[in-house]
Amino acid sequence: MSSVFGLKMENYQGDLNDIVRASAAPQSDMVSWQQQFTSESDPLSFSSTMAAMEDHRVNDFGDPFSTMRDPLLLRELNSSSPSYFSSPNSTNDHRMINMEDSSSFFGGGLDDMTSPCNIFSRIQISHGHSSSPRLMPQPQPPCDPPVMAAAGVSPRGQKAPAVLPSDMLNVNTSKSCLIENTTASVPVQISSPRNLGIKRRKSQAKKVVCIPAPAAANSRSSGEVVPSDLWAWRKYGQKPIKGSPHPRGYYRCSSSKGCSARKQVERSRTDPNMLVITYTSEHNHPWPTQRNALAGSTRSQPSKAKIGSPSNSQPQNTIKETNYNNDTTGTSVKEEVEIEKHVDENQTYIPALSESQHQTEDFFADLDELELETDPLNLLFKDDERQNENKLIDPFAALFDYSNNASF
DNA sequence: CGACTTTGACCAGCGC
DNA sequence: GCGCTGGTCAAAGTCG
Repeated sequence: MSSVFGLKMENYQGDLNDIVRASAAPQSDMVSWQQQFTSESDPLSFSSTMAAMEDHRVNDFGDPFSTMRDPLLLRELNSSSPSYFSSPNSTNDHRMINMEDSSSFFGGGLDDMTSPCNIFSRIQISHGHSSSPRLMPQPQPPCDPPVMAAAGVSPRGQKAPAVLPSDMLNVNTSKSCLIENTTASVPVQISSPRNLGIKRRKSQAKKVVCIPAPAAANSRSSGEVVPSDLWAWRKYGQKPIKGSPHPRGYYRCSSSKGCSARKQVERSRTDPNMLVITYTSEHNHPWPTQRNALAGSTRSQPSKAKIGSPSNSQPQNTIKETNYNNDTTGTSVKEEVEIEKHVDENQTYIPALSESQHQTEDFFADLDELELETDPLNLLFKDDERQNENKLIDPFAALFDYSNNASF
């Protein structure tokens, strides 16, 4: 058994759409979100995260990210504060994951950098400018329709393939929290004519993260606030996307004026329970302090009944997203983060949610106590003085690097 | 008052 | 060239 947690930062010039289109062919493998954040050796608790997500689910299309924690960040946070999100015995006791396909999924490209117990060992990062970019997974066989069906993924979406980028994390979070491996993936070497489009933000890094749509955790009714990361995001637009019943929300970083960091949040066309987050551009400022990050992001739930609004973004609980890239040099490299996981269908069981959201708040309190001066990641990885500059700046990179140097 | 969301309008790229 | 589409802008309204 080998967990597959793939994060790919691929040098490409496409956008999310391109990614999706590129993946139109084969359905990507459905992977376990849970597993993404829980490795066998990682007791970390995915549970609390899932709890938040579950809560979110109350709001069908509410902006999950305004209240949910960034999975990647979570991972990081967990790394630094293993106990925070974790509930003792949490995942390990409940998880049932079969990762048989991992090898094929990555075409062996990751094996050399992995360790059995380290989910990060499966993380794959490819920088176009990297001297030794990791190879993408080789083309995978088409998904198995039956499996797909079993996974609750509609076969539709041919025109607008609801398929997530093959190398993106595909998670099917059914009510029962069963996650299935639905297909093989095709290496997504995003390449689209649109890449050249000016408005397509070429030359901007892009990172795509697919995660299970959080339940309306912080459902307005609950008014709960679940910080997701230290970044503050402000919604500046929403558009219905052709071929998708779900609108796409546009967010920009509000942690710092002038920050060009943006992200798009939309639900997977194939699986409404899946959320696709596309990060574009980069933060041009240091990781905000806890309080700064929370500033303007802790609005209590609006009294106005936006509940149920398809696009109701969740202003309050502003998203705290992962600082995925702090490169301010304007890299011309587009990146996409892909999280991949393979699990055997019906083999993954998401543990009962155990942690309350207040825990999250505690978490930030903890962070504060930790006196994170700027970038928590620096703290997380401060031990590794050898990290290259980029990694220090880029949580993902740092994270990955860290993963390779630590066992969970 | 500041920060936020909402939402229609505008603009630019792309395909036909 | 036109229409479609996606990304962004900005006014209006909400909230603390």
